Amino acid sequence: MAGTQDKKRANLRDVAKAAEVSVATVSRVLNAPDAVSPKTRERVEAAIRTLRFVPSAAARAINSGRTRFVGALVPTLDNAIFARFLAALEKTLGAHQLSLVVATTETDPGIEATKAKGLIDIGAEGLIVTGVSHSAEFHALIERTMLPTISTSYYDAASQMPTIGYDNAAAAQIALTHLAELGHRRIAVVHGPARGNDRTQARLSGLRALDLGLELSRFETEISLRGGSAVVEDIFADNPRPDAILCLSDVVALGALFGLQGRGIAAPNDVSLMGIDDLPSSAVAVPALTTVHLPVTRMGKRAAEALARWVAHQEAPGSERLPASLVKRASTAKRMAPR
Amino acid sequence: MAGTQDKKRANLRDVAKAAEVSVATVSRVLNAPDAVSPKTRERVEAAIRTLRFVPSAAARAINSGRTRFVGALVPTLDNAIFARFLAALEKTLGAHQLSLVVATTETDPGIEATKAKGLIDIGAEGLIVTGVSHSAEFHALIERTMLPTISTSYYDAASQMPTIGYDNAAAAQIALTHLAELGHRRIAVVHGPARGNDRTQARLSGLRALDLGLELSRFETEISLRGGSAVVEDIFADNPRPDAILCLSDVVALGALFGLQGRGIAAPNDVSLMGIDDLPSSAVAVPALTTVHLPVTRMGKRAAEALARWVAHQEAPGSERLPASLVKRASTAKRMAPR
DNA sequence: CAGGTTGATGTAACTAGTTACATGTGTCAA
DNA sequence: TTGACACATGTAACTAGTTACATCAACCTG
Repeated sequence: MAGTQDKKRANLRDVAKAAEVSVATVSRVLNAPDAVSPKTRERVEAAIRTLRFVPSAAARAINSGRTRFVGALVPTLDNAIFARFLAALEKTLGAHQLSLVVATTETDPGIEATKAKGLIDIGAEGLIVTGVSHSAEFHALIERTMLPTISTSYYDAASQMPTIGYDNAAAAQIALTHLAELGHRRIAVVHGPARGNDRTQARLSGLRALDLGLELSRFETEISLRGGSAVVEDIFADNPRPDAILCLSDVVALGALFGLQGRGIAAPNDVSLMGIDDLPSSAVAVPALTTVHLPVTRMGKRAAEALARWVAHQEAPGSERLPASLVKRASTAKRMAPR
Repeated sequence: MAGTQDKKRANLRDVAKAAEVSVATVSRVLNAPDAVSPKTRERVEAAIRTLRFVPSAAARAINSGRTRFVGALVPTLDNAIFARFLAALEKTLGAHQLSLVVATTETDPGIEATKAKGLIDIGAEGLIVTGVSHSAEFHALIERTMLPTISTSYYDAASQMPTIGYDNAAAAQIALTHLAELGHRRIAVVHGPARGNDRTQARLSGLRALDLGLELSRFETEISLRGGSAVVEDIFADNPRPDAILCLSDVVALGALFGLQGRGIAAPNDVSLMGIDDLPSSAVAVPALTTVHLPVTRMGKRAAEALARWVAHQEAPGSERLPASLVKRASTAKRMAPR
């Protein structure tokens, strides 16, 4: 009933008409206000306001060839390690005027490929993925579209895609070596599902490759506090009691700590316990958790910088290995009890 | 040196030329393959492959008027409550063919407004924000662009924006009532920075509004495990020892649990401890944490559905209040020690 | 006062798709 | 045999911006 206006979104031409100028002038008011005389500028700005004109991002993107966002594919948001990684990504990308679209894969290569397709369909300028092994469709997709894509959490100089991550095998070895040096011989290794997870696989094969004369037993569980807590029961079921528990991720180690507390088993007096990741919670837990620090925040920063440079200047980055280091805290100690 | 091709990305016209068909036919192969004869279709598909043609998302968006992504503004990714919320959002939006762009605000209204602007600039079809109070610029931006925007984590039927969340005051009252019923009188209330955080403010005023004849003392700390752990020292510094500690978020409560453990104070025997949120970790902790369940996953789902409907069919949703409920676990108990 | 420069603005051709409408061919029934 | 219709395809006009180039007036310099 308002008589005039409404209908739908105003465009540049509508504004130009209302302000009695050309479309070029309106565009200038938006992108180079100094090139327009104050009088005209004001008239155009008034028209913009009254028409509630909002420039179309798509129309801009079509001209610039840039959508100003990239996608990240991570297994889950429920593990703090990925949440922290995304936080770092988002922060650094923001400094390069890039936004971050988040997609979770649930560690399913099929879902990963589907979501990657979706990200490309909406115009992602680049992708950040977790790990180096993916489905054939995924690899074909990246190859076909030549989309800038960086693998993370896994360093592999031989990969076609640039990788920015750590040496997972070495990280696991650091942990195991620490336990061995403390005199532990019988060690329970707790890990998440290895299938489809190259990081876990690399950590496990790192352990296998290290011959320290230890007696390792493996326990697979869900990567969550609950999974870590529940696995304690299995570990202490019938098997000979281990000297130490090595969890291949900190969430699981934290869960295991709770599991031990629930059964009245004390770390490190009864068993040493350690993880890999170094989450903030690990430092706060009681006892504070010995772990291997993986620089996720740094990784997010480096990956974001590399991708930003890649999409802006077509400079494909090289792979980068980030250091993993032992963080000794209170949950591990020298073996005291006699065998 | 390859002689032909290269230079830059192929477009529809290039493909049409190569396949010796019109642009319309190429477009049909992409969007309605059945409308094209198999022979022609194959020819076009071959051209698409050899030219590595990838349709421009921007050009599509300009025609459809849809970019197929929305933005979410959350304070941080470091608190599991928001990570879980985003996970639910992403999942449900995905079912509606919408992607999720994540932006963190660090609880700073200025950053929030800037990032909201950024999301609009790249073409977000809608926004999901945390809380109802925002900067003037933010409100002006939403008003001006008329962008579908939903507030979450805070139910307020009177808000201009639709809100999908819980009654924060009531949630805090549920917690306090529980502690009162257990016979606790002296209660330490631990909360994050209230400034700029309407959820915290609402919870605090909920507590103030409830007159149960209790003796409340307030402690402000950082919303993190570290913050929760550190605040324990303040609580037990000079003040009379409290009967119970009520943390207005579970991360802080978890941190406080560690803080207590570190000082050899047992929950619930020495003090009852409870939180609000109901994170997965709260159920696994030892003792398991009594808390008030806030349905974040449900909230994410409902917000995503409402926004998806809004952007697709211009149906603005109404506000929705989600129930908060007490979850009694092991960290709270009847006051035993005589006063 | 002619000629050059600067500044402000407009025209129209781009960017890369979609799609309404027109056209042409082939099949089938009357 | 011819009209009716389906099917396949093409033409050109859309979508909403940016921008190279042209134009014109005003100002300054020689």
